[in-house]
Amino acid sequence: MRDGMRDGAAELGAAAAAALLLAWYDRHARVMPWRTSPADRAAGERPDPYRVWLSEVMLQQTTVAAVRAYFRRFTERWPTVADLAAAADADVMAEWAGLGYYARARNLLKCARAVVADHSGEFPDTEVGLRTLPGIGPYTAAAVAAIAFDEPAVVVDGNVERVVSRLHAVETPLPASKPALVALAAGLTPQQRPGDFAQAMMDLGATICTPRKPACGICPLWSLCAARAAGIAADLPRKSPKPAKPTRRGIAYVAVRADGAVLLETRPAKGLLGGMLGFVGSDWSEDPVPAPPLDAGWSPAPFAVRHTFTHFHLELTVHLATPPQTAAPTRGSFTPRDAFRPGDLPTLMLKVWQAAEPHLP
DNA sequence: TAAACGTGGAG
DNA sequence: TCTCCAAGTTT
Repeated sequence: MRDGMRDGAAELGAAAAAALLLAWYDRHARVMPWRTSPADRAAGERPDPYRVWLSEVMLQQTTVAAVRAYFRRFTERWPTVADLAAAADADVMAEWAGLGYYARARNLLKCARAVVADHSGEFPDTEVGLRTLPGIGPYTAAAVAAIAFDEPAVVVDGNVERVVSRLHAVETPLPASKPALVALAAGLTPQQRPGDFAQAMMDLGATICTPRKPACGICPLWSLCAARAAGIAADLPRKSPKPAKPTRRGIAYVAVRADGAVLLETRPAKGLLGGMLGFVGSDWSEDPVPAPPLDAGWSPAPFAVRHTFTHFHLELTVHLATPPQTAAPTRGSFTPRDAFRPGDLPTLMLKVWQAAEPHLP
C-alpha cells in the first residue's frame, strides 16, 4: 500500500514542476517548422498530425539541426500523408539519403501507406492506435498523441530520461533504470497541455539540462532538483558501458563507362543501408570476399575510405574500372550520368564517389 | 535482453 | 583522433 501523505506531497511537487516548466516554455520555446505556437493554438489552430509524425520520426536519434532541411524538403515535395503514400520508394529513400537509420524511411512509407489504406488517410488519434503503425514505437506514439491530439501520454525520450533522473537523483544506470524513469515521468505529466509539457521537457533537456555541463543556474526546476542539490547533476544519468567497435573491411567497385554511366545497385531492403543506392561491393567482415560485378580491368584506387557506423569501423578499398559499353554486370545496372545524383547516396557511398571521381579517366 | 541500425557535431 | 551523444524502433 502506498502512503497517502507522501503521495499527496509528491503530487504537489509534480504539479509545481509542471507549472514551472510550462511557464518557462511559454517564454523560451524554440521555433521549429513542425511546431505551432501557443498563440496560434489559442486562436484555434491545431498541429497537423502528418507534420508532427514526420518530424518525430526524423528526430529519432537525430539532432534538430540535421532534421530542419530534410523536414522542409519532405513537406514541400509531399505536403500530405496521401502524397507521401503515393511516392515511389526510390524517391523517398533518395530524399532521406544522408539522414541515417534508413529503416526509418522504409517504415515511413509503410506507415503512410497503412494510414491511407487502413485508416482512411487519417492518423489514429490515440497512443494505442498509433503504436500499431510501422516505425512508431513507445516514444513516437506518445509524442504524436500528446502533441497532435492532446492526449496526456507519457513521453519519454533521452532528454526526459536525463531530466527526470536528475530531478529525482536516480543513480541506477540506464537502461536498467528506464521503467523507473517512465514511472517518474508519468507522475509529472499534467492533464492540461500535455503536448507543450512534453516539448518543454525535451527543450529543457536540449538547452539547459544538457548531458555535459548542465546550466543549473538558469534552470526553472532548480529548486526542485535532487541531483542539483546533491551536486551530482552532471553525473546523471549513469549509463552502462558500451562495447568497443571492431574494424571490418570491404571492397567497393566503381565502374564508369566512357559515356559516363555509373554502375549502381539498390541494396537489399534489410540490413545496413537497406533500400539505399550504392556501389556494388564485397561483404564487410574481417576477411572480405572479393566480388567484382563484371570482367573489367579493375585497378585498386590509391586511397581507402573510412567510415564509422554505430557498431563498427569500416575500411573500404575501392577498385576502379572503365568498362566497354557492351559490358553486362552480374549485379547492379549502369545509370546514365545525368540520372545519377550523388546526393541520393547514403554518406558512406557518397564518400566513395567523392574519393573515386577525381581518379577516373 | 541485446544487438543491429547512420550520421555529424561537440569536447 | 576519439568518445559521446541526438526527440528510438525492430528483431
